[in-house]
Parts: sequence; C-alpha cells; structure tokens
Amino acid sequence: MNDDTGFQPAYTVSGTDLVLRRPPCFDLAATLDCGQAFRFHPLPDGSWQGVVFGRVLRLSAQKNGDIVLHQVNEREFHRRLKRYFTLDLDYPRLLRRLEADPVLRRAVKAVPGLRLLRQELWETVCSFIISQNNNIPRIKGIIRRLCKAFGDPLEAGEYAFPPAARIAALEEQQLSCIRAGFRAKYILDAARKLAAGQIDQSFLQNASYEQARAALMEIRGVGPKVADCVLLFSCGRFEAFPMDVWMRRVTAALYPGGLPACFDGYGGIAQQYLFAYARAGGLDAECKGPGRGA
DNA sequence: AGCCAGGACAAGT
DNA sequence: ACTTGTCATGGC
Repeated sequence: MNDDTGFQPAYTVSGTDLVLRRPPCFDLAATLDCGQAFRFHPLPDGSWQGVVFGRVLRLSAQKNGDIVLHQVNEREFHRRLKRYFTLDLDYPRLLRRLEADPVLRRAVKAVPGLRLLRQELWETVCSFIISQNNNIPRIKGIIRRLCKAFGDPLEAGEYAFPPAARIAALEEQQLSCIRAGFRAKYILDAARKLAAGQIDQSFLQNASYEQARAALMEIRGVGPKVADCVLLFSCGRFEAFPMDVWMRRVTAALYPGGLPACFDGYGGIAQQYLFAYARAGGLDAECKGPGRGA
C-alpha cells in the first residue's frame, strides 16, 4: 500500500483550501489533460475540476506558481491526494537523471509540467480497457456516461465513478447505454474480478513487475499495453512502459538501439514525456521533416 | 465519406 | 512465436 518515495511537498493551509507552494513540474493542463486521466475538465475561470475518491475536486493555479486544492484539508491531503498527484516524488531530482538523455531533455522542455498521477485502481482498469482501439474524446464520453448512469450524484453536476461491485452486478445489455461497444464484456469481467478481490492493489504494488502484469492480464480485454497503463497510472510502478502506436513510432525513430540506461526504473515517467512530445509534433522535428519517420 | 483511434483476441501460419 | 482480420462506435 505504502509506496511513498519520501519527498515532502511544501504546502500551507488557507482557510478550507490547501495551497501547494510552488510545486515543481506541475502544470494542471499538462497533467490532467495528457491522456492519463479522463475525468478532469477546465472551468471558465481557468481552474480544473474532476472527481477523485468519490468527491469533487477543484484545483487552480496562481500566478506565483502555487496550486490551490480547494476544499481540501491536511488529513485528506496526506491520506490520499499527496499520493494521487505523486507529490511524494522528488521530480527535479528524477528529471536531472532522465535528462542525461538529450531526446528526453527536449521532450521535457516541451511539457515541463507533466506529472504522473496515481489514480484509483478500478477506475484506471476500467478507463484503460475503454481506451483500447479508441480515441480520447470518445473515451471521455463513455466514462462520462458510465458515471452518470451508475455513479452516485455529487455536487456541481458531477458523478462518482461507480464502484466495481455495482458494475459487477449488471448484465452486459445494461451497459449498452454507455456505448462502449465490444468493450462492455471486458468491463464486466474486470468489475467482477476486482469486486471479488481477485485483483489486489497491494499485490500489484509489491509483486514483481512480471507477476503484477500477468495478474492484470487475467482480465479479459487487458493486454500488455493496458496492464502497463494500470501499473503506471494507478500502482505507481514507474518502470512500466506502455507501448502504444505512438511509442512504437518514438522508439523506432529515436531509440532504435533500445532505451537509454538512465531510464532504468523510471521508464514510465520518461514515456509520459515522450508520448506528449510525439503527439505535439516533436517527432517531426526530431526527424527534420514531415511524416512520422515510419 | 472514410479513416482511424493510447488494443486485444482468435484463428491462422 | 509472429501475422492478420475482427471487434462497436463515433470524432475529426
């Protein structure tokens, strides 16, 4: 359970808010809208709102670099949100190591505020099952319909992510309203296995990478890539390196001889920067011309 | 209109 | 162990 890496983020309490004091490497848009989480959206005032741990969470960036977690007390911060935002990891120190690789240095420069989240297990499994052979706008739509149809209503028009046990009790046909297509049966199998405790979070965090990955792949619809997404985006297994079409292009074009040694143990975090960099067009620049170097 | 999407599965080599 | 067609749906 405890995978805290020991770094102590600076914060102060301001009324009912918790203020992160100039947290390094933390841009809200880059972090919440990079394809690792699907439930955050910007509000007209520029703040971001989403649902985590069954509650509505709103965050806003201040001009001085502080980030405000609205309606969050110290207890909840230390209990859940510090880990969620990976604020226990010394990002500047890690980046100094990863940036020994010149390609990654350019990728980080393109999205310096991209930060890994460690999201809730069931939500992450379900979300990345939905992500297969799909595009991000529609992934968000399916998840939105899932929450609205089966999640508890919260404030501000938001809905909680429905518990695995609740989805496990459904028939496949009852999921047709979320329009997940062929993934509906996969969602049900995942819900059943998580509700039954067959997939255990502490095991995924503490077992060997190979064992943890194999356990997730027992779920129908969870292959190597989705398993790695869960290990990285929920379990904090920084060594997991989700290989999708974009990362195949990146590795083929920029790392034909394999990943650099400075990624060891933290390939997943490097992957996040490379993924964002490639999608932002950085791969074209690396290859000095149009096309994607395939 | 048609291509493709942060893949996985099953059947075929 | 590797390749190929198929799977629902809809965003762009």
